[in-house]
Amino acid sequence: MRKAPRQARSRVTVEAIVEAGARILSEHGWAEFTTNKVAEAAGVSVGSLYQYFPDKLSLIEAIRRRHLDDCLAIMRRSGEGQKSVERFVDDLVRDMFAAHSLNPGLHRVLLDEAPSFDATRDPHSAFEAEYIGHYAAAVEAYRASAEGASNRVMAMILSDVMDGVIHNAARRGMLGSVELKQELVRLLCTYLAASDR
Amino acid sequence: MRKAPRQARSRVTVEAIVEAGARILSEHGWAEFTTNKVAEAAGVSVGSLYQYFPDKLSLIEAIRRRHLDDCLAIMRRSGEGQKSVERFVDDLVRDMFAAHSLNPGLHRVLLDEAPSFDATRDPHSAFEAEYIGHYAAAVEAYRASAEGASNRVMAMILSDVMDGVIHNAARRGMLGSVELKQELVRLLCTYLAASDR
Amino acid sequence: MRKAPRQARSRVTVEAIVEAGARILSEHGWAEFTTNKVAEAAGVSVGSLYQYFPDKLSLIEAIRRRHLDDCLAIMRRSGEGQKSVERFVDDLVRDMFAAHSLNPGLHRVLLDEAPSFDATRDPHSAFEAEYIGHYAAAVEAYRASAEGASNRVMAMILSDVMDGVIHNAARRGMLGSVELKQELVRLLCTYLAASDR
Amino acid sequence: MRKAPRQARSRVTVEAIVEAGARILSEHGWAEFTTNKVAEAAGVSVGSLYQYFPDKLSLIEAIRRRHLDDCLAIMRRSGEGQKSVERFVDDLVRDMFAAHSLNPGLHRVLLDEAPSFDATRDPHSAFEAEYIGHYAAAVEAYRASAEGASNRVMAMILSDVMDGVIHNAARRGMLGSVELKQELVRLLCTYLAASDR
DNA sequence: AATGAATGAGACTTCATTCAT
DNA sequence: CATGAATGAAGTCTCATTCAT
Repeated sequence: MRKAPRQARSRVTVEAIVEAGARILSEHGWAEFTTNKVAEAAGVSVGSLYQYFPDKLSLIEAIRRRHLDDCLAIMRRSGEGQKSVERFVDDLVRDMFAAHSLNPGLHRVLLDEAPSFDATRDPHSAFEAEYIGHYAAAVEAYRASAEGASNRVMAMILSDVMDGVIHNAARRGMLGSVELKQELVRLLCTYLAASDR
Repeated sequence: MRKAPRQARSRVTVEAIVEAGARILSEHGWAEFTTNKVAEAAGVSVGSLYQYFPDKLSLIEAIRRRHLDDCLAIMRRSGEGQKSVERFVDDLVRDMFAAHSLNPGLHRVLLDEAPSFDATRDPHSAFEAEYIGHYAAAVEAYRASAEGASNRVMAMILSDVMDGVIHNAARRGMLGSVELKQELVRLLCTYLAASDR
Repeated sequence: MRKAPRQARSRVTVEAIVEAGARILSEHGWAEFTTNKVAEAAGVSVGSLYQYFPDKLSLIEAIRRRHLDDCLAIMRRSGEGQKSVERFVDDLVRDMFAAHSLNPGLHRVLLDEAPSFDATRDPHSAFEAEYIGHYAAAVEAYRASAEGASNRVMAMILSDVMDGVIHNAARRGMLGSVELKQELVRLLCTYLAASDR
Repeated sequence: MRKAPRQARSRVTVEAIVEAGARILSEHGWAEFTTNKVAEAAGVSVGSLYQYFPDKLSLIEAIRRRHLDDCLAIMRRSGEGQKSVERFVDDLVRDMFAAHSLNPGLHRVLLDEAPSFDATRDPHSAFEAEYIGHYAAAVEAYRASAEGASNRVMAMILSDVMDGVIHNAARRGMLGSVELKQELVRLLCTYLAASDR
């Protein structure tokens, strides 16, 4: 961001812009995400938008950061406390599906369509590291067998499975399907708890 | 396509255009996929591109169709013959990783970034139906337990898992990782072969 | 128009664009009427043109509307007051020739060359109706004989005669010819005042 | 034309091209009149079109020349023989309306839309000269009064009146209206026969 | 001669960004 | 600080014309 908002009024403006941007991205996709439209939707002038964001990219980054922070919060919460595998997986799936049900399109657009200068999407970004880290911790805590790959690779697989199922469920309008969620839970539990064969 | 190429020369041109388009899409993403750049990369003029494709969208469709046909061919081949679960899963993972190793970014861009007029991305498209159908046949053949979801939902999950893992492996440059592939194989076998608990 | 100009500055811009468009149309015809050339002639950028006119067609409509409004104003004025036939016809011919002398080619281009979305050129448009209406009122007031066609058909003929003579006079560069104007007056008076034969 | 067609086959080809061009111009207007479409409609390749016409303009000129020759033929015929004013005017109006009823759009497009390098539309062209000449001869033969303008100006007015009424009748779909034709005849007779007042 | 594939200048239009008010 | 008018590079697409086969 070009300028940190000092006054309360500015903070409200910035918030309105980010909010409007997220809504447009979610509802109309990357193609309609133009600085002029975002400004109009936020009820401010383009000039004001450029007061706080030096260019379009920095605005996406702000929106992306906010969204990914929400996702990380879910991950953090899911790892808290002592739970059984079943309980852990069940909570995680429920919360992730819920998080993506709010703005089904946003996640996909942010991760796949929107370009990115900084390395949020970089495999070595802080976000990715923490994200995979949470899964790795769960693997550490719950894996039943020494067989198979390293904790880190298992964590990646888990992350990718979650991502793939949610992503495609959103595409099919199946984010609300109980059967799908239950089956995903079963898959994850089976995988984590698999004893040696 | 606007016009079927009659002479040998034009068939070469069309092929060059589709090929160049796929390469740009894969290496530089949707943002750089401009009709002028594709034409230049193909070594022809924009005019030639528009001789065969009425607009930009129809060019993507052609590229997409070619890629998805390749994927379907793999699926079809993988289901042939009598194999053990392990053999089936192993072949499938190997072929799918191989198919995506040629143009690692193409799949993602085609499925997520590039807009689409026709319904290739529609959950009810013929492509999706056949694709899921192949997985459903495998489930039918190999599932070890009656527990869990319907064949159709299991097929979706399998498809989404494969998609998610490959998609993210491409992003991380890990399409060549043997450990990852082995672990994916283990996950899929475990899932399919899971006996009642 | 896409956007109503709020500030004084923008009203000037819009005016300059319409003015430049009319001049190009009149002097160089439809073929040279490109958005870039109009913008340049108006001393603004293409972007500004598209800020106020959603597309090329809407710009022509604006130019057309302005021109036709001028014509209608002349018709309205000519019908006012109590005059002799001679006086009425004389005034009308003088004013019409004068109106077309500013941009001699404009009328022709607008009516014949330039495409039209809305129905300005529709035989049943409001413009046509009012235009013919004025002539019909004049026929009503001045026709000397019951012989001949209905008032409405006479009005059409009068309108077409005026149109044809001015159109071709513009083409021949004869809009200033006194002899031509006098002769047209004579024709119209003779026609209106013709007693039974 | 680039090349005079020597063989019979060539003459047929040229004729087909001119014919197809006239049809497209009449039915679809100037905007659809592209060399590729004309060639296709004529059943030949673009290359063949350019064999006989060096460029697009020369093709229009050929079409225009053919159409104007038809018009002149009507004028010539109408002036033949000894007739009363009424008979002369009646024949002329009938034939002119008939000539324009075949391809109502062609005349307008050729005279107003289509650009022209050579001076067919030039006020001093041979066509214009002969055209006005025919009217001047009629004025010479039939004018009843010395009052009014020169024969030449009267001829212009007559020509313009005919042009204006037919042009607008075509636009209104009234080329078949008997009332309109009768009224035009009445106007022209009145004008020519007007005795001193 | 004929064919039709290929060319590329140029037209229309969008949108990120700047700057006078 | 805010506004919104203005800018212009860049993208999509068309079509007159050429030329290898």
